[in-house]
Amino acid sequence: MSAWTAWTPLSLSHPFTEQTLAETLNGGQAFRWNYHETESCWQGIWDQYVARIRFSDNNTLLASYPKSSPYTPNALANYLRLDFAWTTAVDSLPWRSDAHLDTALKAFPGLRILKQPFPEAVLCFLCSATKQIPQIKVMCERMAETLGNELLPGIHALPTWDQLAAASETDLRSLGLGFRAKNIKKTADILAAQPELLSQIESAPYETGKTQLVSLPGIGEKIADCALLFGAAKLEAFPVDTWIIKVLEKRYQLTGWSPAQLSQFGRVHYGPLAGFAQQFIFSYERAEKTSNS
DNA sequence: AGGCAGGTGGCCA
DNA sequence: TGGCCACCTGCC
Repeated sequence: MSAWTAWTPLSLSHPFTEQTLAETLNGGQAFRWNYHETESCWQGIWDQYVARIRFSDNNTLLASYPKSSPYTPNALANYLRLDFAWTTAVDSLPWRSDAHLDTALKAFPGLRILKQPFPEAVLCFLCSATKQIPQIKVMCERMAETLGNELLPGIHALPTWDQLAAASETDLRSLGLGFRAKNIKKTADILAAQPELLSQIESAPYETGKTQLVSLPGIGEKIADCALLFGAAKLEAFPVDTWIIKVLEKRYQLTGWSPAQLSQFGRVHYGPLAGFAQQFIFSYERAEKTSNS
């Protein structure tokens, strides 16, 4: 008898394509989804949950859950933000006056921003400094295996910040975190001393939360914006990374602009859902590079 | 073999 | 503010 439930349909008012689902789950927002060739599905881990997702033949999205974890369907619906008005959000972006944005929106129909657990988003993006997605995933996987709770045989949650605080910097370095280990350890110690801090930041307005986040060791503007966008549903957060700098130079002729100026441009040009728009142009550029290499 | 990768913080003009 | 550099590690 299988430990997983039967495949059940997810109610999607704003459908994915197969490529967009892959981009959403494994395109640099989240680092804990893997495609299982044998099961032909995506398997992901967040909080204390595990779920599987795949398309059916008639192009509806199906999910399956461990039978031992009855609340997972609700948690997945929240994680994927099934209730959010994504179609309206896309329409509100300035695609009518921005041909490049229009192209990117059409290239990834259904792309959405996940609502990851905020503490996990902070941790994952602390690992992201000068690393590519596959390597960030390896770091997260090693932290989970070594320090996190085992949810199913061989499947581990990311460590909580308390669990991280209990580890030494040397322990963390041994997981291949490199210079990020020091930042993670120092941040873990601060968060252990202020147990309410992350939930306060998550529920604060964007600007307030960002100011508090960048005061933590190893968290600058970019990582703060990623954590707020992908872990706190602050869709106005506009991460300025090396990719976006290149995109804005190449597609908008903003050569020589500083990151602060580009951040300002993003907020003004794309509007209150600037981070949502950012994800489309980021994905578009990444896909183009992948297809060229 | 050496440079670079979804950055940050420190130091100096 | 703006530029430069060290910082771990692994992959091209």
